[in-house]
Amino acid sequence: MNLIETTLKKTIQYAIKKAFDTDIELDEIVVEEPKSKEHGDYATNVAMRLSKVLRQNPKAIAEKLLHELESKEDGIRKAEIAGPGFINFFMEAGSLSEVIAKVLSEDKDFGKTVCEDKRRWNVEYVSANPTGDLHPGHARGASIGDSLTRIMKTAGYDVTREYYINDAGNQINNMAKSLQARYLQSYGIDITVPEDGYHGKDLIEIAETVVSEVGDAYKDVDIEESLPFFRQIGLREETKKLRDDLWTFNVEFDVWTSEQSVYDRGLVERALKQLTDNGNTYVSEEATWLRTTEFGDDKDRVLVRGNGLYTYLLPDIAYHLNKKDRGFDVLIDLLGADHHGYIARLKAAIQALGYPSSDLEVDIIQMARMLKDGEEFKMSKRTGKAVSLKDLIEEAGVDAVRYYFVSRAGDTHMDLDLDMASKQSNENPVYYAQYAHARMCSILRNADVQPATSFELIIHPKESELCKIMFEFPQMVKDAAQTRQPHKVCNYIQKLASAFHAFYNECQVLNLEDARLSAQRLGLVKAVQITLRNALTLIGVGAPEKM
RNA sequence: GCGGCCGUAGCUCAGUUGGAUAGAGCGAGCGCCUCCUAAGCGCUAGGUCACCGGUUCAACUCCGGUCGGUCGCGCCA
Repeated sequence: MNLIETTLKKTIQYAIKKAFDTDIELDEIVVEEPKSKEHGDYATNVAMRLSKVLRQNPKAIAEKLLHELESKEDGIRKAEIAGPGFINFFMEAGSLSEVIAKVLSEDKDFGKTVCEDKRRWNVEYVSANPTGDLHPGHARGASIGDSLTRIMKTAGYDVTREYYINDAGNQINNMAKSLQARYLQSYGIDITVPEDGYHGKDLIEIAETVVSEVGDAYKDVDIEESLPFFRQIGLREETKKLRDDLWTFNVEFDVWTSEQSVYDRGLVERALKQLTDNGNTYVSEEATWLRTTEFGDDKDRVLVRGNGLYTYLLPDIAYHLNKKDRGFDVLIDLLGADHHGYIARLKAAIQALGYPSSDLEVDIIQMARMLKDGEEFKMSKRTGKAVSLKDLIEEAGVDAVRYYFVSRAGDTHMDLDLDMASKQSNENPVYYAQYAHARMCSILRNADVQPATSFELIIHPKESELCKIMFEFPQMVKDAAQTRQPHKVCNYIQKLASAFHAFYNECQVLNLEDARLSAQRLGLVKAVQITLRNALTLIGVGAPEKM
């Protein structure tokens, strides 16, 4: 809630008290910005909402409130009743321009708020297996996860960003065998990559790295004997590539946790014991089961197979327990849509461990469907016929790709036309925002005076619009954090950039006859530039000074 | 068959605890640079918000059903 809206709400609350002797919570009063300018700067529907309680018709209620509202000041220039009972407020222009000084003084900190939620949050995202390149689905998860954590931090949350490296399962053995085959192939040995192995070109490149490091040292070694070597070096290289690609994509993590280390530290046994101690496991047909049905899953799940090996689920539970043990109150997992069947058992598991269901929040990131020549382009990491994150970045650039993925809600399906991606340079919305920023910087560069420190001349409609939008920024960030919807930041960016372009077209800033107005507008431009830059930073997109 | 997600303009998508005439970008048409970046601005065209019913003063929004798309439903990971 921004300053102006809060003030308005209090004014309304006071008016209701005075007119009807009725108390109403501040939270119950809705003040919003009408879609149409004719309906004023802000509007409230309290009269309609009170209609039922007070047993009076909305318009009559509004009339009485209006009488009280007009006797107050609080920057309200005019209030009027419209439609079925809305009260519209027209603000004194000067009250809006207050935000400029606030933005200028807070600068990089504008948008930050204090959070009443003091819990420790852990957000896990991407967590792609170290068996090949990141694909567009991972890119979407990375964009959203990284942006979400930036937004949550700005909204005052205590957040740790985490990546879980699945370096212990079957898929790693397959990767090792595939790498081994590529290595041997490079010495002309007739051996094929296993059917269920990984056929991507990344392993051919890693095989070349192996050759350059150890030469033919493993050429004649027994296949079984050399496998651990390829496993180890394959993991090292694949993990390094993941980190590098994510770094290039401007995506960072605070903690990288290895699945192998979960085993090595005995956490799996600890988790199994805790589940059993809580009475939530049983043995049937030689396997150990978790009673997930007790916690809402549709069937119980196997933890330890009949052959004594663990299923994927158990170490994963151990990993989540470990996160709790490390002191995190709430765990957020951003999972790909192909794992949504996994949510129920994970939520069940956290309860079986003895924690409330709300300690784990799983958000699904829907797949991005790739289109090429108007047809779906199926991807598979295993066969190597995949578009990688690196390919995407080369085609469209980091900023465009990130913006594209973050601009859509994570739970909706989306299409990405690969042909469009290459020619997206002029069509992508990210350039619209970046161009606005570059324009502002250009004005600031060309200015030969200092920005003003008071802004009473900022009363033009286009200027007031910019002020209103800036006022919204901190609340918008908070809202995006709470609802875990980074795309709201993109919507905001579009709105701010659009308002600026409109202002730019109508209002000259530099070299005006009225030097005071020029300096005040310069301050406005500086404030908008700060706000836009801060917003772009929230989603990891650059704010160029020139284009 | 069961379950998750989705269905809004030609395309890709927004739509703030249910509110006034449902929006943006791209694409289409028409205008705007003697002036701070025209990667921009203004205007126009384009909609039975998949369909049916219910709740409400008020439904794109909430509930039920139907149709369509998509993903998942292993002692795989």
